[in-house]
Amino acid sequence: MANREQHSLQAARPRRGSPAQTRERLLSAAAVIFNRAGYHGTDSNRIAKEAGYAAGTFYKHFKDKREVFLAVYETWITSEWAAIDAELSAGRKPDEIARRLVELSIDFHTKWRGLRASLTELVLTDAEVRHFYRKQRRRQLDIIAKLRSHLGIPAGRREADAIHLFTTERVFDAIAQGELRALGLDRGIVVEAMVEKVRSLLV
Amino acid sequence: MANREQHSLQAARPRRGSPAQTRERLLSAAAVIFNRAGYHGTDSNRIAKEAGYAAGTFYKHFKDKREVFLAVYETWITSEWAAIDAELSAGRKPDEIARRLVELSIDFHTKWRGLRASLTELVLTDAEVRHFYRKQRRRQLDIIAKLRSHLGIPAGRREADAIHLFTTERVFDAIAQGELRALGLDRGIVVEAMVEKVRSLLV
Amino acid sequence: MANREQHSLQAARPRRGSPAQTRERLLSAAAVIFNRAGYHGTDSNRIAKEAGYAAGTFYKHFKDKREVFLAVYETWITSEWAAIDAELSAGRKPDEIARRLVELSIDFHTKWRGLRASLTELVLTDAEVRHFYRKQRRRQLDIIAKLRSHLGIPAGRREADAIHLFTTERVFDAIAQGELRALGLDRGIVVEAMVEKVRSLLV
Amino acid sequence: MANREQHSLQAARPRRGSPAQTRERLLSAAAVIFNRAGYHGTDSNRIAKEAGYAAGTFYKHFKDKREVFLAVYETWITSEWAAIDAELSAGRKPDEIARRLVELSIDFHTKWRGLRASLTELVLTDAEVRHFYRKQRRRQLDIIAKLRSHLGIPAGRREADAIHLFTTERVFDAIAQGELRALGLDRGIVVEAMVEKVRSLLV
DNA sequence: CATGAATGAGCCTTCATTCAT
DNA sequence: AATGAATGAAGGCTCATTCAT
Repeated sequence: MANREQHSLQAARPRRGSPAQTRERLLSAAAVIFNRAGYHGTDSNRIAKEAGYAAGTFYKHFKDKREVFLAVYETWITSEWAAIDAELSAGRKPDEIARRLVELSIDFHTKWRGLRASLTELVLTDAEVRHFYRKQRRRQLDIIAKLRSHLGIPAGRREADAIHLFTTERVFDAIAQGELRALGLDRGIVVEAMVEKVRSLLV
Repeated sequence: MANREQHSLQAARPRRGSPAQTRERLLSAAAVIFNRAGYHGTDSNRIAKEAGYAAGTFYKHFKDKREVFLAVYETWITSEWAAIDAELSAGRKPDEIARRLVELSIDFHTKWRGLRASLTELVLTDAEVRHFYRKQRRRQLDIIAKLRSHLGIPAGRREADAIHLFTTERVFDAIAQGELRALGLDRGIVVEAMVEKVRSLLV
Repeated sequence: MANREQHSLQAARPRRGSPAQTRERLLSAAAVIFNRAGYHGTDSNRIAKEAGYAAGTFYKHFKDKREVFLAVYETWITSEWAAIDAELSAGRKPDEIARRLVELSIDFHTKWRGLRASLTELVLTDAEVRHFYRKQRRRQLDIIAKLRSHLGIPAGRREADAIHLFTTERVFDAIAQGELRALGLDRGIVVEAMVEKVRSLLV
Repeated sequence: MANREQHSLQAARPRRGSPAQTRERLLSAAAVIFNRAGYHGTDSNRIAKEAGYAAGTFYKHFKDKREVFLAVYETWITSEWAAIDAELSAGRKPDEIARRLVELSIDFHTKWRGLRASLTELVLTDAEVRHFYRKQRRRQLDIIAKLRSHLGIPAGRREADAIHLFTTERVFDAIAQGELRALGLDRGIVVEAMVEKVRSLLV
């Protein structure tokens, strides 16, 4: 209802775009709202409206609310992994890589903090979300293992990797959710500690 | 549904115990349901019913659903801190203390996993829950600092303590939520690592 | 919103009546609307409103729309059987009984024509309705058999009874739905034929 | 979902047959679905899809859902009457004709049971369907009358014919809908009774 | 203090129908 | 003639909360 101007450069303004475009718009709107209001605070009609569509359109592209949630979730994970991968392949030195990975992760955790905040309850509550969540986690561990063997670093225990992931993830969440500031803690110090932690994984 | 006759024999006497007792029962019922179904999966009428009261009674003791949540939350934190305090005062050796603290924490995280799972979303979504949550966190850090000065250990940085808390908390959650098993990880190894982490804080 | 006057004689006008009363009112409203608009043309919110209640009240008394439908259905069948039973016990002569039974049945089929009209589709479509429907039909056949043995009439074949039921039922429906008039047929002649049919069952 | 490539080879040619063919396919698909799921259980988009067309195509050939229903209805009646007519013209003996007519009718009622199941509600609910329905019924009575005069049989009362129709129709429905089996009744006996009924009309 | 019937806003989802291409 | 994305009204149902008794 408010943001129509963006399309003004398009020829004849394709009111009915390609399904992929529509899906994309719905996905973006969903991401924004989920991140603002959490899963339960988000209503499916609102997603559609905010994306510029009628209520029914939503259900032409997603089976139900959970499905968008998972799709948004996947978008986030995919993009984060891609960014990490790009960073790792850029041929920088471990110190530099570690620092950039931490920054990157904090950005992602900040951008997706609302989604992440809803995730835990849904993982407990919803079998399908749980399934999906665990699958991602497994893949994450696999990737770390592969990465390490790729770097020629002796294989650490998968348990240690998991602990590493849990730690950084939780700390990044704390930063993203504003916990650090609320506690009067120095963000720089915490970030530095995380950089060190990540660096230790790379050498 | 079967034992209704007793009422008629008790005529005009307070049907059940004191208001405090009623509140207690509602709180217990709420804890159970929150932990089974999460915040959004919990129906306030059901809390009352499960506690043995009528729907309206619930709202005589709590302003709204959030208020019980916070009350239950407080119950949990209070009991956990009491248990930790008792453990610390029992005069055991650091190694033993660390191990027992970890076991204790895992028990608590397991017992309260539903509540914990909902917490993150509510902290994001609800200003009052956020406020309460942060207050607890601050107190937690204060206690650790005090504990350390009490033990004669040089004051570590508050940032390090926070990271420590985030780490153990997240790992205990993972154990409590069954993530470890789902990932095929060895619980013993993880627990041992946590014991070591806690121990290092005590010496 | 319109019919509040009826309660004016009640002391203090019990706005919240007994559950049985509420259920009764909902049931009555449902019967009226089902009979006017059919099952699919009836909306559950409307039933509540028409009965003088809010939307949610409906669902405190019935699990879902199908459940009211079945409850109304049962009300109808119960009252019809009671009426038939009363007629049979009144000690009249077979000729008189037959005539009165036919009149009675036509009245019922007229009063419940909307419900009956929806029944067939629901029996096809909805397993639970089908189950309920068949149970009633079986009872109906049992009652006829019992009645005959009671009257000392040699047991006819159950198949013949079923055909009898199907026939009269269909003809009464035709009368109730106005088919006879639409076809320009003489209602008296048809009724007479049915009276004869029923009479032949009783002697 | 697999054979998409062929389109590109056919370039600019009418993708599928003539409009009449399209209509025919839509009609067939509609018949199948109506008979499986009843009128209200049938989704107009699904009709199109099942027929191999897009949703919009449906509305190019039918004004609305009711219109297909009526078209399908007409298809059924026309084919049934044609079959009956063929049977009557085959020059068989009355006994044989009666038996074959009954079998034929049972087949039709079985094939069209979903449509028939929805009919009653629609006749009540929808003026246009009601109109169409009554027209068919009138024609049916006319045909019977004509048939009888053709056979040289003295004209029975139109009322008796109607009762005859109602009876057989209802019994055939019961057979088609599986009521007989559900009631544990012997189909053979019932069929025989109907044969006898029909035969009595022919002599 | 407790009851529990009632409320009613609101959410998720469906589906007949339209229309620009 | 066919497409199929989009529409949007509407309907079933839930649940936190109120209030008269």
